[in-house]
Amino acid sequence: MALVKIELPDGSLREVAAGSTPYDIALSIGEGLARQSIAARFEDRLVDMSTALECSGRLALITQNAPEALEVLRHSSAHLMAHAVKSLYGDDVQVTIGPSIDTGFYYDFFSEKKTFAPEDFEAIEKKMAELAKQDLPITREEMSSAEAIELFRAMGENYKVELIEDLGETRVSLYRQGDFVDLCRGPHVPRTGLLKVYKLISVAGAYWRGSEKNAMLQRIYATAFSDKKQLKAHLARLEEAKKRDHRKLGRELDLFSFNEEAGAGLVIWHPKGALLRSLIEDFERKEHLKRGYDLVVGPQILKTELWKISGHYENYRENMYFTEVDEQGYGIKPMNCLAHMLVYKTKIRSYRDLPQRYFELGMVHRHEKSGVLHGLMRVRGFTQDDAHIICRPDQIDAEVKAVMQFVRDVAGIFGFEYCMELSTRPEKAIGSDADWEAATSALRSALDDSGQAYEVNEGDGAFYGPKIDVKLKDALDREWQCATIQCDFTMPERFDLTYVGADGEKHRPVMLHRVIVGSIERFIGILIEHYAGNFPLWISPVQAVVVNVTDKQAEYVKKVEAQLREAGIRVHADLRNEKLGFKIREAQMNKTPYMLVVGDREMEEGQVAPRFRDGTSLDPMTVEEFIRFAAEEVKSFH
RNA sequence: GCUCACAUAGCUCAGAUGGUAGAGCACAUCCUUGGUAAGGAUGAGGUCAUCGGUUCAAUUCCGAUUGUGAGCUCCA
Repeated sequence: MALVKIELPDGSLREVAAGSTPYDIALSIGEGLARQSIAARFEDRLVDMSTALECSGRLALITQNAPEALEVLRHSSAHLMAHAVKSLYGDDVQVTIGPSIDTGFYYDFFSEKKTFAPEDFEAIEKKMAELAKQDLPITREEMSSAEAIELFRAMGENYKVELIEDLGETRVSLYRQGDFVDLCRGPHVPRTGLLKVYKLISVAGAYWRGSEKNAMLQRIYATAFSDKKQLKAHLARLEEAKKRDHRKLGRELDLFSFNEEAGAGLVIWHPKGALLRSLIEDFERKEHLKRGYDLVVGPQILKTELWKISGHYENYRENMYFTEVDEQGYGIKPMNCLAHMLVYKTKIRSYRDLPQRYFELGMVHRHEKSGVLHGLMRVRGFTQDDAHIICRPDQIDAEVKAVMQFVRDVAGIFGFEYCMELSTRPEKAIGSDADWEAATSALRSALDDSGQAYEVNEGDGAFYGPKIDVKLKDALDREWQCATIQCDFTMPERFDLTYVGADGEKHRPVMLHRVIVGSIERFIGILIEHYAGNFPLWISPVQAVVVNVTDKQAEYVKKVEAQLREAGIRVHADLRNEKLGFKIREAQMNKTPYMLVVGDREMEEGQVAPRFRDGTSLDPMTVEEFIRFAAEEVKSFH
């Protein structure tokens, strides 16, 4: 019998008969290990415990607690769920696919008769537990695609048939547990008994193969872990995320609202929210001026003809709002670039004048599909911190790097981690190869120099140029695009932007579209969740509330309020006829950074007694001392 | 836009097999002047999202619309 050499992670070598399985090897090490291992890694491939090893190689057993175990566990849990659904609803339901995802797994089902609802979860979970308890062996088998197609067709599993047909493989693998069989690459845990900790989360629609042209399937989201504690922690995280939800906090902190009669996706900013945004806008203007940008302002509507020249009418029409007055059509701007180019075109520009950096906090309107609207994160009217840098091709590199540094600075001030993506030339693209090459390498080198990891999305760029996207995460770990840098060769062409070069000839500049926080609305949504509503002092709409202990201090409190306001502190006095504890509680629930308590003692000494929103407090200090103290804190942020 | 679900007081939520509705918080008035997360009493508040249909009768059943949620697709 042929022998193969298996190298284990500790470097030891074992000679075993060819065709031995990871299970055999685990068993030879110890029964406990064999029982606890759910899969194995052979060379760089994940394999089943029952996979026959026919050649020499490195083998690592994956026990329940190994990092890779979770993916296998969840994938197997998806099968278990599909198994349960099939045995409960049988022929009414067809299975499709069910992968593991970051937070658990899902399985997509097709059914014309059965509509899944959360009320079904208990029954499905119960069935899953039953099937797990039977400890069914999960076995892999291979067969020719033709045989597999026949098998699934006989079962009425048309989606599986389609999958196999499209795979185009000669042989496919199937996994079987009891009377359930699924097309699958694997690997899987060896027995259903290993699947113990799972929970169904939600049900939602999803298109077959992700295309809106295809049938709508029913997706059941669920999660699975190797132990109950982790599941509990995961559910607790979801709870915490709910508490941080910017839609909930936005209402509780009285920042903004939406109104059914005003229209979906249109933000109504309340006094505190409007103050918060203007603080961020002030910050933005200051930071842009610091970095050599010029402030410009364009009109809210521009003639339809201009949108035809820009190509928006052709490519972006469905997302735009149009209006007509005096038989003249106008389009409400969905982007700010047009006016910026018109600023550029008012003069003849020399190569010495470049780059021109035009910055605008521009309010744009886009008719987003109704189903995508989501609090402040996805709205129909929003304000971009938008700039267009019109520069010579040889300046792209430096400009892109400066923008990246800008993004880094701002992310640092707010304490964000972020991830970046580079999107390259799509199939349908305009512009010369040399232009694309120059622009893409400029973006790439800026990314490389940033020292931060980034993903490359080949072919995902805009038709007019490549782009860098920066994504921030919300409380539920959903990623939202904020900053983006896009290279554009088209607009300068379409609008015939030129500059006079050193040679006296006209040349075509390049335009960089870029935003730093993206949309002020979205950014505030993310900020609310990031800080859980506890805004740092410098952007807190209300920085301090002065509370009196009894009516006796009312006059003094008003004086203190005036004094603080004079010093630029955003303050209000709470003189209501309520007990101190009541007012403290309310200020704390409003997440006010400082509560300044004033009783007879403070009044006599010309002091206030500061208390933080975390419940700790400082010794009483004079009003002047507090003003200095608060100013120091504000200054420390940026 | 698509699938499913939901819409009751400012907010969070009860409620009936079809006979026009409640709680807590918030709000108002009064009492209370109380030192760091809720003092007490009384009161006001709803065409049960909108429009249509079925019915003797609809907030409840059906349909459409609007809005919201989870997700898909798309995007800042």
